[in-house]
Amino acid sequence: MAETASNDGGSYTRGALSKRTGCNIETIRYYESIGLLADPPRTRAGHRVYSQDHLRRLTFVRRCRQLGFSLREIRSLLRLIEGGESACAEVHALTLDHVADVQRKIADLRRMERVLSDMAAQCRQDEIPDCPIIDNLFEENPHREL
Amino acid sequence: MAETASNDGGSYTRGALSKRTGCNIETIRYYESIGLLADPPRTRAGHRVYSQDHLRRLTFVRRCRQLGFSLREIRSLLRLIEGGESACAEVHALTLDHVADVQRKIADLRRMERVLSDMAAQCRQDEIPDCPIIDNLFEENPHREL
DNA sequence: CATCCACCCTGTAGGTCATACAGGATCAAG
DNA sequence: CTTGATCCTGTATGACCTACAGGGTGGATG
Repeated sequence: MAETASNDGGSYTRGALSKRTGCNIETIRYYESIGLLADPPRTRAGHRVYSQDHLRRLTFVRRCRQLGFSLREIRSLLRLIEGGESACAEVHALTLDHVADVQRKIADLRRMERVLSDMAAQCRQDEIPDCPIIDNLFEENPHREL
Repeated sequence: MAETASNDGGSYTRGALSKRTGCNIETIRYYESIGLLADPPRTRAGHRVYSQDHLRRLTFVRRCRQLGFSLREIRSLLRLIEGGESACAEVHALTLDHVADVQRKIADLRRMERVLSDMAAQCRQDEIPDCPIIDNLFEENPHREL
């Protein structure tokens, strides 16, 4: 049976799929349990046998996760892509939405970074009783921008 | 009894504390359950009565969360701060660690943004069967930088 | 004084996104 | 045949909350 070998047109065990995709082996089972990955056929003994299609789909899911798409978003993308008509415009729109999300996150983190760096810079690190970092953290609204 | 009023030296209900700190009312109970916020005394009827100290501490926790510290990190900070000796140097170090984390996250998100934007830019949004976004997402290692 | 509604209480379930482990079966190689 | 890797299932854990059901309480109002 196909194991770790590439075996084109082939079949894979869960472990092989995990290695090929870089997806954690337990996560594959998790994705199956939430219906993100189709239940594969089994051997008589109950072992899962994955096809090239499973590999393709899991690769897609994994790639999307790396790009920060949520599982919910990935579900939408898959629905669009598998809806026969290549729903390119909708995929484009979802991608742009996601870019906007990412940009918002970047902006938030930048603000956080600035505040934290300022705090650290004010600290003289000696054992004076009032540390500016600590004082700042105890203030209710120390920085309007957060 | 003190409710929403400022009542210095005072006591607060859970709702009042929630309003003062901006922390969700259920989250306060959650923080108590995980030992992040001390169990307050109760009225005969079992209602929680928070002191100025609780307010101070929850404000601190909330502020740290806004700055992206994890609950675990907040626990460390509180332990340091309450350890009598103002452990300013340690607090400074934890803050710098955290800044580094934040900077890593920013870098990751920037890469994501770039890849996503590139993908979107290549897409002509017509119904041609092969959409560059979709194709890209199906590739196993389309961008070495991710 | 009765009433009313906002608030409080508890316990528990849900949500996201996995990861880990126990206890056992199977498989392939030596 | 034995051994070690891999597979199976079900369940628990982790971070970090949020929400809801089903009930009790408190204080202002009439």
